[in-house]
Amino acid sequence: MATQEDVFKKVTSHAKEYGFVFQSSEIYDGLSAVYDYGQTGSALKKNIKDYWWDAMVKMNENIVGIDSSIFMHPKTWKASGHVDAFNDPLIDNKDSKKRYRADVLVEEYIQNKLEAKIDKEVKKAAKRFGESFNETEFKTTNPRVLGYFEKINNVETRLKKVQEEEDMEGFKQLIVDLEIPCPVSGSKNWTDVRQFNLMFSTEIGSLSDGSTKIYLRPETAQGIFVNYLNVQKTGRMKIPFGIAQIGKAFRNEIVARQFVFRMREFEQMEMQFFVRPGEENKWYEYWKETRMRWHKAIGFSEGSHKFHDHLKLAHYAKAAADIEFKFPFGFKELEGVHSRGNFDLTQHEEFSKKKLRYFDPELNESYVPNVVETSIGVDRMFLAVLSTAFTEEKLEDGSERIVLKFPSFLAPYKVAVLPLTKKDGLPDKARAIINTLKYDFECYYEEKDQIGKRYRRQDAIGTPFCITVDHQTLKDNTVTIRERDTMKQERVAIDHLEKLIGDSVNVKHILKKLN
RNA sequence: GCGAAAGUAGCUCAGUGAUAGAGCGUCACCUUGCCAAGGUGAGGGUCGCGGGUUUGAAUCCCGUCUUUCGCUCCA
Repeated sequence: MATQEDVFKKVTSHAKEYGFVFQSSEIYDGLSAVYDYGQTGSALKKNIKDYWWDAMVKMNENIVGIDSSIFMHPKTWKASGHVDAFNDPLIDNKDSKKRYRADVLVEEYIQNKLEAKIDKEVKKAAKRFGESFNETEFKTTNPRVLGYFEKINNVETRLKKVQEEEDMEGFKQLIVDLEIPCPVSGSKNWTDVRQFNLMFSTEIGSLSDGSTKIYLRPETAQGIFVNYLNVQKTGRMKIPFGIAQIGKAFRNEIVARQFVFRMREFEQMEMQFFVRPGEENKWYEYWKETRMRWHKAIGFSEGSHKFHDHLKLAHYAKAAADIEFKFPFGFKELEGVHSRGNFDLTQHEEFSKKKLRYFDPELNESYVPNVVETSIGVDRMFLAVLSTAFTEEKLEDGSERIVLKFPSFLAPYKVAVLPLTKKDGLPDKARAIINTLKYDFECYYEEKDQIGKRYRRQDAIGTPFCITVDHQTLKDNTVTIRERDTMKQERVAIDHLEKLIGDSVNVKHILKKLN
C-alpha cells in the first residue's frame, strides 16, 4: 500500500511537471480542492468527454444531449431535496474527534434522557398503583412528569428557534446548557456549531417570487429533469429515451482531498434515461452492464473495475450501484448508476404545479416516467486514465523511462514529428508533414536536443507515435515511425502516415466494441 | 472541522542561528546524429505568507494559507 501511495505521489508531480494539472491560483498559495487543467490535461480531458458523448449521443438514436445552465431557480433545489439534505448544523467533540449533527444530539438527548425519565416514573407508578393505574391521568397530573414534559417542551422550542434563525451560537449554548456529553468519549469539550451547506450560494438580481439567493448546482441532473418535457416534445422523443449532459457542478465539501478525485468544482457526465414505470429494473441492469462495457472497452487490465451495490440509499433512489475503479489509493467510486424512480419528476410536478407527464401511445395512458441515471465524474475518469497510464519502465540497457501509456485515442497529442537534425532542410520537411497531418491529428513539433531525449519527452506526455525525418526522407519520402509502448520503429512512406496513425488513434474502433 | 506531519529553484531534495545550495530539468551556443543525463555559458528562489525573539532567522516562537496522512463526511 505504501508503494501504491508513492505511485500516486509520482503521478501528481508528473501531472504538474508535464502540464496536466495545476493547483488553482497557485501564485496566491492555491485554493483548497480546486485545480486547473493545463495544456496536456485539458486535451486529455476533452478526449475523455468526447468518448463519453459519442458513446451516448452519437451511438444511440434515442439519446440526445443538452447543455443546461449552472444557475437554476432556487425552487429546483427545494424540489430535489438538496436544500434540506445538504444543510446540516455540525459539531465536533474535541476529545473523541467525532462529528455529530447538532440537531441529532439534542433530539437524542430528549429521547434518551428526558423521555426515558418519564418512562421510569410511569413504570414506578404503575408498580405502585397496580391495577388501578391510569397512565394518561398520571402523566397529566404527576408534578415530576409534568416538569420533564415542560423541559422537553422548552428544549424543543429552543431547538426550533436556533434552527429557524440559524443561530449557531445559540445552538452551541443549548448543547452546553443541557450538558450533553459525547456518546463516545463522554466529554463535553465541543467545538462551535457550524452550518455546513454543501451547496454554494450567490445572489441574483431578482426572481419572480422576490428571493435573490440562488445556488450553484450541486449536480447536473436537475437541469435535465426540468427540461425533460421540452426535449421530449421538441425532439418528439418516445419512451424509452435518454438525455445526456456534460457540465460543471459544485459542492462545498467539508473535506475535499486526493487531488482531482474530490474537488469543490467538478465536472459530471450524466445521462438520465426515461422509462415506462415497471421497466426500471430492466433498464437499470441494462445501463449497469452498458456502462461497464464502456469502461472496459478502454482497455485497462482485467480487474480494474468492480460493481459496488449500495445498501443505504439516497433520498431519491430505488436502487443504486457504483462502478468502482482501482485507483492508486484503492477501489473508489468512479461512476454511479441509479434507479431514481419517478422521485425527481413528481417532486418537480408538485413544486412547479406543472404536469410532467408522458403520453404513451402504446398503452394509451399518460404517466410520470421512471428514471435510470448514469453519472460519472470527468475528473475521476481523468485520474483513472492518468494513474493507470503512468508507467515506470526499466529498459534493456539499464536506463529508465517514464511513459504514459494512454489508450491512443485519449492521448493529448497523437503524433510528434521530429527532424533528426536541425540542418539540411530536415525541419522544413518535418513541418510540411505536420501540415498534412494536422487536420486529422494533434501534432507536436520539436527539433531541440538529441533524438532519444525527444522520444522520452513524448513518452512522458503519452504521445503514441513519433515520426522522425532523416536524410533518407529527402531522397525517397519515407520516414521512421516509432511506437510509444514497444519503442519499435518502422520505415514507411509519408503518404501512408495518415491511414497508419488514423487506424490506431480513431475512437471509432473503441465505439464499435460497445455494440 | 479535529489531530499529526510537511512547505527552500520547474521537479526531487540538502542546508538546525552568520554570504542561498546540489542533481535533474529549462534557455543559448558548440559537438553528436535513432532511444535521456558530452562541452561552454546563462536564467531561475525576498527559503509559502505575516508577525515576533535576536546584533543577526530558511533555521527558534506565534498566527495564517496550502499540501499529505488519520478521523469525520460523501447523492
